[in-house]
Amino acid sequence: MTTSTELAPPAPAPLLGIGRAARECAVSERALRYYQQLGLITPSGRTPGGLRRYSEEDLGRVRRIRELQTLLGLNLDEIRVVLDNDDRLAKVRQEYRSTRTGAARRRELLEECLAIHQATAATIDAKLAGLKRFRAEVDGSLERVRGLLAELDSRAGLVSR
Amino acid sequence: MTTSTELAPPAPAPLLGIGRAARECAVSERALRYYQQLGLITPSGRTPGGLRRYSEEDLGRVRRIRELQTLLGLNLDEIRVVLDNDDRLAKVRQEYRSTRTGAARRRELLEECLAIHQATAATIDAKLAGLKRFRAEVDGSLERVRGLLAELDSRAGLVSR
DNA sequence: TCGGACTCTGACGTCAACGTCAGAGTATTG
DNA sequence: CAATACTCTGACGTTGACGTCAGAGTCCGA
Repeated sequence: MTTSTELAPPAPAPLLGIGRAARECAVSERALRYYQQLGLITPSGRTPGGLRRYSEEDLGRVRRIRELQTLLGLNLDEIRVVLDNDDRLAKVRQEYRSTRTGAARRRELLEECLAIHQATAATIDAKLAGLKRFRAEVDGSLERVRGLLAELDSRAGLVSR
Repeated sequence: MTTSTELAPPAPAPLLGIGRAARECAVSERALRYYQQLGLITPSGRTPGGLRRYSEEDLGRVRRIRELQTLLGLNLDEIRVVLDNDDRLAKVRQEYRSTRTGAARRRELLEECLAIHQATAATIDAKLAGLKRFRAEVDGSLERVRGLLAELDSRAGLVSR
């Protein structure tokens, strides 16, 4: 007789307890519960006894939250919007893939994706522009200083000759 | 007899009250007092009665604070460090310009500037790298969607023919 | 089946970055 | 020189994003 693992499709998807999950995402257990409280994530399972079990996808979502916090400086309210967009995109993808979705509807769905992604891109570009300006300023200073140093070098060369 | 304004060097530098200053920088009066309390800024003047007077340079400093908050996501403690660097750079520039500063000392000063600017650049580049990665992801999605849309268009063209 | 490790749900605490308000003083304008 | 607008210094309040702790329950390997 074959074992059940031989019959299982690809992998059994090992759900993690909150402790492992937290370490994996470099956040606290409290943070995970807090995010859940705000409706940002929901562990994809619970044990019969009520312990949270996180899937790899859940972890991705958590990592996403942290990125949005640290990179874009969004607060959890704004992040909720982004995650809602993510969910919407997933649903759209699903419907798009369905064989009984006609071309017209598909176009609609694609347009929606386009709009969402463009909005995201705009948000990022705004931050990016500010940062680049910032960086350019520093680079200017850097070049000026380098120029002066080079000048000093050449002058020293002349004098020592 | 000539008026005093005719004798004044270039401009009388119109110091602003805290209300104007706050509006000008798009922050609250409370924030200005708070920043001062933390030692981040000091209004360059006070009226005889004790009212704060802000110079244009002061405003620049405040705007800098806001930029560092919103663009780099620094907290006020970290911002203090940056502002200290700014002050140090100003002092260095001053000494550099002095006629009684020798070439060797000038090189030292320039090296110091270089180090400071490079550190700043590194900080910015870190954030920038993250953001660019982020942006690239979105751009990837965007391209995929555009590709699918184009495909849909061409197919529609064929069918209608 | 039992002991140690892990997790649960409240509930209160904390910290940064201000918001707000009172009561008193200051500047300005007609 | 009075009315009006602004500003001062405390001091307490608020908000977001968790930290921390207690008391109880759950899981798992020996």
